[in-house]
Amino acid sequence: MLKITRKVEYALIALRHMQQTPKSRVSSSNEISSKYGIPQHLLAKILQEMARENLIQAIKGPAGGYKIKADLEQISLKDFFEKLEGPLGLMDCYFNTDCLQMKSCNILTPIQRINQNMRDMFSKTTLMEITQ
Amino acid sequence: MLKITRKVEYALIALRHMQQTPKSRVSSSNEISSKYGIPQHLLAKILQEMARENLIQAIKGPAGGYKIKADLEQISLKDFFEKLEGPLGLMDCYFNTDCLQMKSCNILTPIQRINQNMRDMFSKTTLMEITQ
DNA sequence: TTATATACGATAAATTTTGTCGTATATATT
DNA sequence: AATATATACGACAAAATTTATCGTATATAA
Repeated sequence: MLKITRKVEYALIALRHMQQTPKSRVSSSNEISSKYGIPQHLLAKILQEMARENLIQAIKGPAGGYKIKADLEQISLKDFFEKLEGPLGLMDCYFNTDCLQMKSCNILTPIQRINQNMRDMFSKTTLMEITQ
Repeated sequence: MLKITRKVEYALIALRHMQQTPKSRVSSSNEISSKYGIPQHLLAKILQEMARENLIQAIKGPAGGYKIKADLEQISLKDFFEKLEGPLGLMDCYFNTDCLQMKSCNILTPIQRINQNMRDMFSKTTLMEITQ
């Protein structure tokens, strides 16, 4: 409960790795996966997704790889999580209004308050703070 | 990702239900499960666990049920979550030190900072605030 | 032309969550 | 004392989600 996924974990590790390599160099999925013990194909897909989201830039071909593209100071952890995992909420009913128990549910309002607290918390932290 | 479980959700619903019934009355698992559309056996087990944790008191026999036992103002959401789901952390390595990648992991420190923020947040909210 | 790296959909394995079942025990009511 | 109702609890099964693998296509530097 209340765990981040390995997907997000691997994405953060990769991001920090890129952040720590000179701007002139690129990092390949192979380089990162072997250094941190991450399944290569899995990491590759995650990097591709981050590239689609314009967080990183892909360079194809031999000696290719990825480098950071976005300004990590401008992206909150909440935005990052939502780019990779979709809407961020303690319960699905925060976004999805098709819960059959909606009418009888007696904790909807309080939970949404907590939910908002959590979202605020992750909104206040930037990706840069994690990866620098 | 970052969701509470149905187990916790059901526990909160039950707790609020009891909070809203007169102190002289008890609430049976059957009463609560039918009112909110919760699988009865599942709810029963959750109520039993809450009773073991001294959050509620069980009264056996016909016309039995449960009533609130603990002072909900004194119990944080973090404590509540940990009573039902065990240690609260974004990643297992917050508690578990047997991760093989521990040495090479480059996000351990930043994640633990965020982790602490999350725990603080749930420590500041009491069960009463959810159920009242 | 070749070797290396990204792109991406399909599928499988593993794990976690969610729900069910059977049986035992306690107790108020009759 | 018998009965009906409710809690107690372990074992097991189903479902959902997460994690990982595979195959094939495409781009490009050397």
